Amino acid sequence: MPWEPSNNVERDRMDKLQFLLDHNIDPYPKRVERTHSVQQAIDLFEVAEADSSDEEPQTETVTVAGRIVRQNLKGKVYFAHIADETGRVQLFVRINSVGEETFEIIKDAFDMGDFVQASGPMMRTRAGEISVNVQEIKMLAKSLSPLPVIKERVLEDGTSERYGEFSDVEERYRQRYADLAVNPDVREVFRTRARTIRAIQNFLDSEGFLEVETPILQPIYGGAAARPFTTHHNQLKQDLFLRISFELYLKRLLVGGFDGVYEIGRDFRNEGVSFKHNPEFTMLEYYWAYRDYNDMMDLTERLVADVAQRVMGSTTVAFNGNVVNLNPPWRRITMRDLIKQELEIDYMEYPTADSLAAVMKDERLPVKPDTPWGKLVEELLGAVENRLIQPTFVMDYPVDISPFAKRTDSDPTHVERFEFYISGMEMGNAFTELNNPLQQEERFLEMGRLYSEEDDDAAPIDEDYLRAMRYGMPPCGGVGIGVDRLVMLFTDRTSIREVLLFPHLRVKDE
RNA sequence: GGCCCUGUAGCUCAACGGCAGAGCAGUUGACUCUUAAUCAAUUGGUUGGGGGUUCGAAUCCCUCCAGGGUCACCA
Repeated sequence: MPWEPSNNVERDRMDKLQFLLDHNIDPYPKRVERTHSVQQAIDLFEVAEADSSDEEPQTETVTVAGRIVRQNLKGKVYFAHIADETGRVQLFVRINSVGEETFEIIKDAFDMGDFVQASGPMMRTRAGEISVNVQEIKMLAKSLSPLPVIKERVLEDGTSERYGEFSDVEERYRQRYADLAVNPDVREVFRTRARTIRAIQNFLDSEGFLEVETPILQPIYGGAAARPFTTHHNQLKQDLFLRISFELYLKRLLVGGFDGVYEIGRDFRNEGVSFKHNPEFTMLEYYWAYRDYNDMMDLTERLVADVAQRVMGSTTVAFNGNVVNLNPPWRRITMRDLIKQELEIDYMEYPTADSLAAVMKDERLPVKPDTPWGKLVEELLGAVENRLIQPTFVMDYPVDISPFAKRTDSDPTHVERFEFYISGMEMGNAFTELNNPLQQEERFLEMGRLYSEEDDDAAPIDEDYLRAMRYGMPPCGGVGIGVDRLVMLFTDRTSIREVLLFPHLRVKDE
């Protein structure tokens, strides 16, 4: 079914489209004659004004292009603001300048949201606003559906007050293009996101890491405890998984002789959706040969502080009402001490799942039946994570939830692993990577014994990864960081959907 | 998945058992330096879908859909 107008405004705009066609005007021409961005045009005038003692400084003719974001027809003068990505500028259109015929077309067929180009010298209106003194104006793209109307008033202190808004969260996400078109602060979030990723790359590049790309479609998934999405290659008649982590591929590259590698890309986890979980999300993982998790803590706190400095111009950020100080060094505390401190439970005193579950029940913590000991400890951490506002490395995890990490010297039930938390959110996870192929195989088998088939922790054994490790993998540390959550922190957004251009939403029947 | 909240004009919202409204946008008219322009007139609705209660439902009940919050799940 071809589209049809569904309301008055759209019907009127279809009439206007026809009006343009009737006057032999292409409402969607191929070529644009733009000579200046909006900002360049304004700069041009300001330079001319500074250089000239004349009250009405002259500039060359400029041609600017953009979307009409305000219009105001006043008899035989038409004012409009057009916006491109560099800013907005006023068009000053007099009937005397463009002729009656063109003026009629403006009056009858130009709307908010249309893209137009306008040519003329720059000028300042009597009210003082820098404007294009329009001699020629042309439709570039007719807008048929109305964008939300947001009016803006510039206050004396230079800030602007906005009237009207497009704030319905669902519609903003479903129609992100409209959200971006009318909400400049949303555009800014995604500029910050882009700068964050670039800053991460710059930092790791300067530390000597190599950026790589590894398969998203994988015959065997692994590297994390999560349910995968499955798909199928028709011609190969092969089931494939969308990756849940990069871990096992990146470590193969250390076997191959790269000493530092990183990847920024998409992970897919077939699990619940929440304010901090999207089915696909952007992960950063980096692996460093000849280093352990202490080195990775040093590197990670430097990375986050450096990226914050480059992106936000500061290493302190305001998030959700708290001021977070990202300056190294960050607090480092073992998981055992943290839980002792916060919950007054020393889980080492309860070395079996049954005894630990019993004491957790006493403390009114939720416990599911038949939960392995390591997962119980993890749930203890979950109960306190929202208290970790300032950056905190939580160190040394139970071995049975950490199949890729080396055991600590002091305690064979624990491994050299850390997660780091900022503003109550887990931001990353890291290990001193296990590089003993025989132990790695044993850990895989152990996980298979501990967890049933349905459990997310029951990952299939990746034989090829074990083969790679048997060739010899250098001692190394590895870190994974949730990039979306980092962007949330930098932009003070409390929902991951605010930092994803097109967050996953259920399909809606129209 | 459980519980709570929300869904009314293009946008933002009101009406909460008794004629479905406002501002902005739109349309018509006036205005050759406006800027949240102003002034006058005016169009626009299956109140998310379906069912029920009632003389009468946007409003109360049931159900479905979508979203948000929270809990559970989730390295």
